[in-house]
Amino acid sequence: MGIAERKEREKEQRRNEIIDAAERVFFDKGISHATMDMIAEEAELSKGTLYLYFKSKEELLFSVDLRAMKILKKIFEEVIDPGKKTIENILAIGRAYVSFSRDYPNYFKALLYFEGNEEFNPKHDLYEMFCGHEDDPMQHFINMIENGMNDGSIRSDISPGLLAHSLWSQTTGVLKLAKTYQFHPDLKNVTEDDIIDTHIKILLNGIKSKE
Amino acid sequence: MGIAERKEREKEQRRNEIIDAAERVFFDKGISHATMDMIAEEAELSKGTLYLYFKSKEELLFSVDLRAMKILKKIFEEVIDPGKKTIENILAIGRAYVSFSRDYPNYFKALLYFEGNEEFNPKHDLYEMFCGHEDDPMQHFINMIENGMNDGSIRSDISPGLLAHSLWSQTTGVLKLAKTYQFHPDLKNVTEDDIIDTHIKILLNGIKSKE
DNA sequence: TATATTTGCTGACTAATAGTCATTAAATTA
DNA sequence: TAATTTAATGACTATTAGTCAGCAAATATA
Repeated sequence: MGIAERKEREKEQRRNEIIDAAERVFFDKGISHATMDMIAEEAELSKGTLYLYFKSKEELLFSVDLRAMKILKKIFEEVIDPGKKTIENILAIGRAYVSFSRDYPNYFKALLYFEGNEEFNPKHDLYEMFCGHEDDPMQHFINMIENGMNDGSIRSDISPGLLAHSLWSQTTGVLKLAKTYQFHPDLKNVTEDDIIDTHIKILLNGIKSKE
Repeated sequence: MGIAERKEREKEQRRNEIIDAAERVFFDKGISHATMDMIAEEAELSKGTLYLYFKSKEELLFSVDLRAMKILKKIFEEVIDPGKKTIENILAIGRAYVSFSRDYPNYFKALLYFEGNEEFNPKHDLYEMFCGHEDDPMQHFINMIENGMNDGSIRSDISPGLLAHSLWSQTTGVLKLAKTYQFHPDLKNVTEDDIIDTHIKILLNGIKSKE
């Protein structure tokens, strides 16, 4: 039965076309200003059709976020070098996250927007899909922290998952700062780079083990 | 002319009654689910009247945020003890921020919600009002960091404003983590306290000067 | 006191937009 | 060729932020 498979393929393709269109509209107009009508027009489909493929605008954004996670995960894989010292790999992952937020500002914003949703909590429909996802880049980071604990370069009085998530959240917080508060009166003459360098300086001393 | 003053007073009072009502509805129903009609009903006024006192729903939320900032600022003032070592005062401020997020979870959420807005950037109407506000609790924190640099207990290779904002953003990021991801699969058996203790452990080593 | 003016408030209205569903058209199967 | 299944449509509903012409009470003026 080749027809069933072809239809399956076409369905998948249409789905992706819709995500493509949604992405363009989200990125162009801003997520909150993007409307389902705009996305429908961009996809050259009627609005009703969008709802045959996605339950809601939020689920469409979620699909864009999955792409963002996939990209970030791939970047981590490229940057990790088993030949190097663990602490350097951890730094490399941190820097890669920073670069991601610059090279793909729209994807980064999409991630922030989704996680920032007031309703995003364990009861949320998409919470598990989001957290336990196979494309969650976090796993690489946790693994690397574990390595560092094993070879003694990272303090081991904190569980790897917890340490990884703490560092991640701290960094996300700072990247958000760098984006929104660059022009804060307290931060005259401070660049995005300064903010990030400071952040890394602080953390580096915080995670090394005392020898 | 006592009438003008009485009217002024009554206007201010009405304004506050509206903020009271908005707060109750925001906190009860969640900010995104709160509607202007609900707030009007709660305030026993018509919707049109709300718009005589506030330009938009967002400005109403902003007024709630100003209350949050005022509370937080006051807490900082209570907790700072000039008799103690600077580093202890800084820790005290950090802990006070954590306590605030627990004791006033709704005010904390309101702050996050407002800052998390996709449109919150230097071009935003309320940006300056928010950042440079006299009730911004940040100033106390910056002052304390400056003290620490002067007495040598805090590293002085980073400008006080930048260091303060970095620590603040990191902490906000972690508090958000603690609220949303307590049930993340990577964080089994990890409590909110664990997350926060970890955070403080990391930062403390990061900000001390090396002697 | 009677009239004019100003102030505060109202709620029906508009506009925008997420999401639905009865209907139609095309592809597939019998 | 007819019947059935699948894909897509777009007019419709419901919700909600924000507006505005008009009313009523308080205040000022004569």
